[in-house]
Amino acid sequence: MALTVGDLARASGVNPSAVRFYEAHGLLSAERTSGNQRRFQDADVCRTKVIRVAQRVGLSVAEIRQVLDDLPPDPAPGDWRRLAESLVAEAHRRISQLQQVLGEITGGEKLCELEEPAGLLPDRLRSSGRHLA
Amino acid sequence: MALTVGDLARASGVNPSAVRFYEAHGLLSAERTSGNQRRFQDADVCRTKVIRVAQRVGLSVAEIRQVLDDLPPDPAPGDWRRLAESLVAEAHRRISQLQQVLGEITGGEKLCELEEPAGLLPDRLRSSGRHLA
DNA sequence: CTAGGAGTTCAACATTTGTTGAAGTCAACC
DNA sequence: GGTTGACTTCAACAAATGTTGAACTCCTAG
Repeated sequence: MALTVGDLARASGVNPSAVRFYEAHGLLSAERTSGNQRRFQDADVCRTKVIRVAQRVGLSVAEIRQVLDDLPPDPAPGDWRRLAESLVAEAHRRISQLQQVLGEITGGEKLCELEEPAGLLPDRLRSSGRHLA
Repeated sequence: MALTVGDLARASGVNPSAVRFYEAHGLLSAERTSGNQRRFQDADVCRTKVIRVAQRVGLSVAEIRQVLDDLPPDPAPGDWRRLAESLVAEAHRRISQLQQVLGEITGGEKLCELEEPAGLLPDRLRSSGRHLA
């Protein structure tokens, strides 16, 4: 059963314009009717939901395209599973990065010297003895 | 000791154009010389580093402005500490969100039906019996 | 005092991720 | 076969986050 842009959009919770955008950027692909209208597959509903989840994980459209390019058209359950695992891995990577930032905030280096007596900035980084006039 | 745009940029590891951008958006503020050149304070080096860290946490410039607006000019160590704590809290929030996405990927709902025999899409979501001609 | 590097403003460009509107075409239902 | 809602393309706009360039001015060093 072929889905129109509107069908797919409704079923996956996005705007039709977003569906067209994803197709234009190679995240989705569609057959065309003789009158040039798009017809999607049922599996594209899943594909589209994956796109949205991947975006929430923090992937750009280009990155999502990469991971979806490994997905055969009409994928088997194992294909979806591998895709899910790769998203999980990516999410863990993003969490690690956030935890690293946490470390930088709370950690030893203090992000800044919290005191500011006299020479906060090493003089060699200063272009010269600027004043305010 | 007043810092020029270039001084501040070098000391905090950003581009001078970014410094001007941050000032234009209220994240930084500067005195002006009689010849209209910006002069920043030493504390602005810290401020700018905080901006970059906050961005890595995922805050937008508008959001960073909010948290920086609570910061007095020439802040005391306690002010920096409170700011750091609020960034830490925000980072934890982002981590939680990622973990929630993780739950959605691996969790019960399966994100999609992994089987696709016949009726993946409930018929009432389909606009009608579309074919491909 | 003057030269030259660094500063100024402003507009344009760049990228990402879409949305909106106009003008025109399709296709499902009666 | 008509009507009408949904589709098509294309261009323009939008917001965020800057960068780049032109044209011009400043200020520090010598």
